[in-house]
Amino acid sequence: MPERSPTDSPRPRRPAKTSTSAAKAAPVVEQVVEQVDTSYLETLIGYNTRRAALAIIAEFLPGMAAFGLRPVEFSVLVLIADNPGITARQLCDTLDILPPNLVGMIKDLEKRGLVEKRNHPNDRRAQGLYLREAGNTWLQEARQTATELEIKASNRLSTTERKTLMRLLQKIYLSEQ
Amino acid sequence: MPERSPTDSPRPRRPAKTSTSAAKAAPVVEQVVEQVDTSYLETLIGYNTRRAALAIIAEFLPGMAAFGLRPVEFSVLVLIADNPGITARQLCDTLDILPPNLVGMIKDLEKRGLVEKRNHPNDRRAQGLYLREAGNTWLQEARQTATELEIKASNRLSTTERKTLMRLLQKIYLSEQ
DNA sequence: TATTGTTATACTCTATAACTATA
DNA sequence: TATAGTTATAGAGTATAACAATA
Repeated sequence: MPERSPTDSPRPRRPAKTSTSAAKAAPVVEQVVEQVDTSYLETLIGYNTRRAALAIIAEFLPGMAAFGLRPVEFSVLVLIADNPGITARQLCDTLDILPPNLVGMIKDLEKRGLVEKRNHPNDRRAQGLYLREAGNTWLQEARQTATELEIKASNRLSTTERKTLMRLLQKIYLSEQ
Repeated sequence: MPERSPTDSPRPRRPAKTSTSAAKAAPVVEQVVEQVDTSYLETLIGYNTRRAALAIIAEFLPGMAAFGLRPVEFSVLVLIADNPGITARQLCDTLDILPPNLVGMIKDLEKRGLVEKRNHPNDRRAQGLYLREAGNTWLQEARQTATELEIKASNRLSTTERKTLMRLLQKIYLSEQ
């Protein structure tokens, strides 16, 4: 992996004249920052998206702790509920998680009596995953709570804005095929 | 294939019996999922935001590897460049990272000749962080590359849509004070 | 030969406790 | 007493390699 550093760059550099503003350009003095300027970062989709994701997760984690579900476990349970017989492989492909990291999660959900494995009709290597009877109404409550937490985390957005936001986000991560 | 609305209750298409006799292999209980239904997850802002963030990072990582910068390091450098004299504490507050996890990063950036510490004018506990002369034009290139990668990662969005997206995301994570 | 699920393991990222020197 | 920066370390999250059973 080639690393570029300003000190070992093979190309000749322009003189390091970057003085756009006198306040920021003087390199020798000791300055105090009163208000942090984040204007550039706020022009980056990646920065904004990551910050928003962290803010929502910060709301999700304590709110869903009553169900003992973290975001990925919740997603896994929902997919199993909405897709009875889904395989581990399908879960991994859908949620972008690696098979070894799913094994422990499924084991835990089984141990909690929420999920069970059954034979796959066509493929004896695979196993179908199913939500157990007890998990159904319970997951329904969890969904309700999750949705409420989402709305709380985005309470400055109107319903229309929420839809717009999700449409635009999907344009990003669904454009990868 | 029947489409399920996210507000509908998730009903597995199986009778409410959990004990399956091996002798009577009912074909209803073992199912095959052809197409994974993610409709409920796609109604969640948290899910969409996290997936989009991962997609952009997946573009960012290899693209910025030439600069030896991962997302957080890039953000730190940008903030130091745009806020000469910023302290570690201010960086942590702004980027939501914990002080112990910043120490190693700053050390590395110093070792690479990109950043230097100077005494804080008012507070002898703190240290001001500054981009070294050589880092300026170099970081300018990095910014240019980062912006190009962003546009590439969101190439299905128009300029207007990008602005809308960022405005909506900021409404989420800036609404936390 | 390729794929599903699994184990073991390594690596990265994030979090906690405790210390020092200053305020 | 509180804060800035640091150290050490623990924990969570993510990654790779290799294997058995099956396709």
